[in-house]
Amino acid sequence: MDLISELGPLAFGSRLKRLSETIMRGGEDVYRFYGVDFQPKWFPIFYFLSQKSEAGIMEIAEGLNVTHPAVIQMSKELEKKGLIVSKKSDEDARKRNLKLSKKGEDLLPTLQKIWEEIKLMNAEIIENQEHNLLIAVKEIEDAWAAKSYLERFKEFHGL
Amino acid sequence: MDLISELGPLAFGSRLKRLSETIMRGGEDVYRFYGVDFQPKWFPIFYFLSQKSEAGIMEIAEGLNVTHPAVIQMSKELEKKGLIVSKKSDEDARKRNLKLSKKGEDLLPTLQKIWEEIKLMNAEIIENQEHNLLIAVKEIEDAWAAKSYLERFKEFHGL
DNA sequence: AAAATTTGCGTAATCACTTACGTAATTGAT
DNA sequence: ATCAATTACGTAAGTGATTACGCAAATTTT
Repeated sequence: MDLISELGPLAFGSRLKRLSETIMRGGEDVYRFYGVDFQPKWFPIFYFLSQKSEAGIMEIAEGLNVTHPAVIQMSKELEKKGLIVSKKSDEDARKRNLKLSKKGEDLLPTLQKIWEEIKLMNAEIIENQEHNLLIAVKEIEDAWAAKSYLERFKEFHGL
Repeated sequence: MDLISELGPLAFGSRLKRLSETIMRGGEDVYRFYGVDFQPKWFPIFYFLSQKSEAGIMEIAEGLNVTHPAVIQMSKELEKKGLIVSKKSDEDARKRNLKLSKKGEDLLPTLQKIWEEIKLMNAEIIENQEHNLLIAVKEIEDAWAAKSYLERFKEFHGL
């Protein structure tokens, strides 16, 4: 009995979460293989800062499409690891800007090499997909944004 | 800058989680619309029990492909709601079997009607997908099961 | 220029899982 | 028949996100 195919994405959450965690763990192995002390979960913020050089919490949150508390939590870890630093903005007293530390900058080239390779691996996996996960998710998101269950229901029943 | 398309599923977790939560909320609306006191997160266990009539914790966990503590936690809620009951197995003193309560059985036909409609809606969404999410996820899972990043790496570098 | 609104950040609590660990019952090996 | 291994379940703590709330600074309205 396959619940998923019977009832679609309703029971889908944990499965997707697990998949992403499996892949994360795979990422860890790669960093370890290269002897680099870096965790996949740090990637989004770290990468964002490597592109932007300096950014406030909200800017990062929006860029990564996560909530700002999520950014604060992750950035705390990165700061503890000494990979990023933060300082109050001069122009806006509400803002706290994050940027890569010296240590972070030094690590960057190595990380970039690794990311490049991971990107290749991803491309290989994705290109071999008959149904592209990225596109599929986007399609579902869009379908949902356009019309919720309830709206579909009401339509269906002429309400 | 799109992190996802650049680096694939590595930064994918929260996006998928959010999608599944959005859909869950959509499910809530439907139950509410029908005036039924039922939550989407209860569905997997409840549905499983409606098919199996009686099952131990581990059996459910394996059937749903989640860990047994997850089953225990969710089933506690269902038990509190009076929708399922549990009792020690006669044959095996370690086992605690779960099954639908009278109240649960009574609710079942109504739920089944709702599920049937949800299934239709899902089918509509999924059939309109160019890239099928379910298949896409399965493909990625399989690709991963077959070969991890690290194995791909080593292969790539002839190690 | 005062008042109202918006923005940026921080903290706390929650969520639905997980891993890690422990215990008791059963099964299997010798 | 005993001892070791496995199985079933339970609890505790951790995870990486979320929502809800609050506050102070900046911006906009009037």
